[in-house]
Amino acid sequence: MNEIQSLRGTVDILPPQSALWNEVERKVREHFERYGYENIRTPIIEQSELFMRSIGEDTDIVEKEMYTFTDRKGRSITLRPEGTACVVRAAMQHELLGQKIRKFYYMGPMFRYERPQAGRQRQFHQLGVEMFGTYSPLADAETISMMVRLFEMLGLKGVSVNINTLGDKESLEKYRSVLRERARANFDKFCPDCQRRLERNVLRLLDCKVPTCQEIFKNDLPSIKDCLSDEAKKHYETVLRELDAMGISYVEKPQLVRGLDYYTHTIFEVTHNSLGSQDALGGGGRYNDLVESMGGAPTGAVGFAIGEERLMIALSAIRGEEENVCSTDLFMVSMDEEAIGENLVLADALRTLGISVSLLPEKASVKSQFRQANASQSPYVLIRGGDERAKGVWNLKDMKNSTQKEVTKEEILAFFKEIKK
RNA sequence: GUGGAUGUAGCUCAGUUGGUUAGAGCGUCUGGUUGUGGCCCAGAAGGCCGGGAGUUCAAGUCUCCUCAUUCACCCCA
Repeated sequence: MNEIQSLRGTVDILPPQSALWNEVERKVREHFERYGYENIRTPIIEQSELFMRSIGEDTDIVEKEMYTFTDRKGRSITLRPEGTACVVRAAMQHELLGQKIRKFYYMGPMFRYERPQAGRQRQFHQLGVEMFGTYSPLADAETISMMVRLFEMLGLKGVSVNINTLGDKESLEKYRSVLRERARANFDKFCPDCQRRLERNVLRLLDCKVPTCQEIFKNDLPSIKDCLSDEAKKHYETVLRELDAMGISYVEKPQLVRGLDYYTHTIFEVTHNSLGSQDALGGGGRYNDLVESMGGAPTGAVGFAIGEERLMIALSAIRGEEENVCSTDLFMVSMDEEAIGENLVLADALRTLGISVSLLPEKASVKSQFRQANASQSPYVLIRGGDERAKGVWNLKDMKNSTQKEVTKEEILAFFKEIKK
């Protein structure tokens, strides 16, 4: 066993798993770009203050989950725990938010100091999007549909969409105080967690899993809907109507809340049943006040993030592991020392044509070379040795039918050029 | 941060009431007569039994600590 190992809650993504990651990321990029989103890449480290101000000082993320350290000049630096705050910061810094609607997507590692668990790591990866410059409920609907279609495009079945609204800032503040007031009356009946939540983050009462708490919520506590302004109500209804029109099924969850403070109006979450207790594949919503609270002009915005590890778990559950092996087009066998150099020259020419070629740069037995060719799943093998050198040819073996014939260099190049098409 | 389960070969796991030199399957490597893969056969490599302390004549096995993995809570993606 190695003395130095990866840190707790971090993992190495190895072949053949990494091939699945590449494939998913490629498809996701194409998907986002189909909706007019542009890639943005922000630093992994930021000033700590960015997250404290955007995510909220009272959230668990900021309170106890951030990787924060001071650098050599004594500045407080934090490894990003999520992407939205970073994108907002970058967009504001470079004056990208003006009259026009701007849409960005990102993918990369995020960091939160938590106890690892199924679908939860300290370094994890997110695929995220952010749209700035509109308050339209149709943008919410488009964003949700983009997320749902992404899972469909990847062949992932069995996802469910949960949706709720928090209303605008005024609706939400009103709801919070009403909720707190009514909950205090029932204080003794709540579980200890909820008693703590009541003062810290009263919305969290709603999604408590303890049955007795849910009972109280159902019977004695007001719903957010009772506090929505007419405008907020209309916004939400328009989102739902548009989703219906697109044929996207969803479940309204009045008790759905999110752990980041910046959300307003529509919030949503996609879950999958293969994930165990951390069943959220991704989530997001509208955050109309964030840009302004960070010192920018009022800017409507909506976005989501998908947990890449969880996506992989869900995808692996529905497809076989074996599909991920990476194969080469051609394997080259060298019978003697001289042939290695000759093969390398030919391989070089073939690779220029876009053919993937494997060969061993050291002398090895023919048997072991063929064993390796087999393992690499190459459909063809080229053999070079004394016999071939005398005739100025290579032997081309079709591994599937075990047939073999002598071919010249020109024929080889032509043959693989044809295959490439 | 809290609670439960689990740490033996690269992987999946055996290992008796503590008792000689720690095992299997898969994988890897090398062979099975001149230069041909898969299947088959033979052989080899590969282990500080997670780490440390203790009990004992004797610890993979018992006790404690620690680290890690894992599941759940919390929270979130």
